[in-house]
Amino acid sequence: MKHKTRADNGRDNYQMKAQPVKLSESQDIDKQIYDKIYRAIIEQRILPGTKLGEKILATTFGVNRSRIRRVLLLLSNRNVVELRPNKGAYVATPEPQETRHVFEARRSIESTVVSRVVERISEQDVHKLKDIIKEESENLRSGNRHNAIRLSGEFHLLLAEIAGNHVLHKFLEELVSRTSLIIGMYGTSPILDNSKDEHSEIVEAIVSRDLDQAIELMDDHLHKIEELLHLPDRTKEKVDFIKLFADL
Amino acid sequence: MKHKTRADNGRDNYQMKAQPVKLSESQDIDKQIYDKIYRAIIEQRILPGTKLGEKILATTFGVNRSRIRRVLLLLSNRNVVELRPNKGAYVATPEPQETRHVFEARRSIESTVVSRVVERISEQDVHKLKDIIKEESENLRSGNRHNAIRLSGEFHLLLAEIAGNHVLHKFLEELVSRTSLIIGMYGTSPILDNSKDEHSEIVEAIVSRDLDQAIELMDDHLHKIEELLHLPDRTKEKVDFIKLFADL
DNA sequence: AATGTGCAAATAGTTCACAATTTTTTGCTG
DNA sequence: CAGCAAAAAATTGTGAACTATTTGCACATT
Repeated sequence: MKHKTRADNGRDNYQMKAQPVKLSESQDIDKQIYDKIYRAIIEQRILPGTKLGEKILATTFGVNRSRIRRVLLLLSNRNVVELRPNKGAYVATPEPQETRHVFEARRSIESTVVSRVVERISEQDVHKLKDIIKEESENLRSGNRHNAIRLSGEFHLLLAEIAGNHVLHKFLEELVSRTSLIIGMYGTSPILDNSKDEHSEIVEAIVSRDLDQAIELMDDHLHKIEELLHLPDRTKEKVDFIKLFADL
Repeated sequence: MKHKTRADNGRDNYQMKAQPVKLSESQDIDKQIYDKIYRAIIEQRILPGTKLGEKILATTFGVNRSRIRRVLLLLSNRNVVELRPNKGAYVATPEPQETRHVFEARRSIESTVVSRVVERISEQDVHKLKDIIKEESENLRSGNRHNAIRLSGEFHLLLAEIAGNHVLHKFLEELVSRTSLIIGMYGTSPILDNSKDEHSEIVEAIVSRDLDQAIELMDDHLHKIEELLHLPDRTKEKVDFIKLFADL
């Protein structure tokens, strides 16, 4: 496979986390709450479909209900939470259909990410990647599933950070969290076990500057996860009449 | 160039706009206001940096201020609007730096989009694409810049719709709108003129099922736009010391 | 037993007044 | 009249009260 190099030269000295955007104090509180709920969801401490009542959240975080509403609105805007009008907020329950789209998008974005990473990666970056993989397998061994899930996502996000493209990083953030939800709903046990080894192989290919190999490994990795999902058989599915006749 | 075909077989019968998610009435109002502001911005009727006061917007749309706040929050979440704490909402002013990231992301996503389009495109789709291109050149000829800008974006979004991947479509929506802002700030006149011809060529390549050619044309098209931008030379820029030392 | 009805409680959604902050205006001084 | 400070006005941000909708439950009906 050939890879374009045009305009790939101008490696800017932009550092991913160089400019910590100054937040007002209240925005900061919002972000903290957002992150806590977000993490709880992607670590699968709260399962897909769970209702996120406004009042209970408001009291647990010791804030006003309107703050919670704002956070839930943003979470729904990122497809982590589903907002049903007059019913409340629920942890998103991705449709099987959605899976293909999410994974196709991931392959598209992550192959670009890998290209940039091969160009830009530093010694220090390699260490960080290996640290995550190590933590991943440790948590897996000790049976700490929550952390293992989060770390396997963070591996991919760290790659995007190394790639140095904010936009791709933000998109991937959304895709990784949706993947967590998908795995939470349709995942099978081997997914996490395989991941750590496949992550290692990807890093090796990157370190040896073998772009084609790195891209292919990443592609295979994402394909394998998708294939290991146990998507429900639509023919055996119960028909949801309400949805079916909603707009007929 | 070789192109993977694995897992590309399972063409689902999912139609992009098949399930219009039922919105409650108030969500509907929100969406209308959102779209109006959004359109005004990407059509460059409101220029980057313009303040979007809550009160004035509330009165113009005849709604409560809180509704406007909610809409502005969502617009800021999509990088169309910048929310400065205690200062208000402003039409986003993309940094030159951001440009590279946006275009790289577009190339990444749109090459995948083109792949899928080549596989899935129908007669009817071709007509729709050609219609947009025709409208594009008509509006360009008659000097209606606002419409031309919008249509040149809609060409790309229609491709993503044909590709049938919701996720990629939504991402591209954000990227197209950010591109509009970038062109609004740093654009030069030939950009729009070139676009319509390049769009035609892309469609031709797609129709003749020449994937490699189609991808290359799309890639070149996006590269050309990026190159035609007049990004300010940062070394000649005046330093804004006040901003620079604001939090040091 | 299954379905229907009405009421009460719970929850989501909206509104509005007030607090906090920024911006503009005013008035003073050298 | 430039520069500054205080006052006034305007704007954003917050929270609590109010309204609307949904849900749960008891009881009635077939």
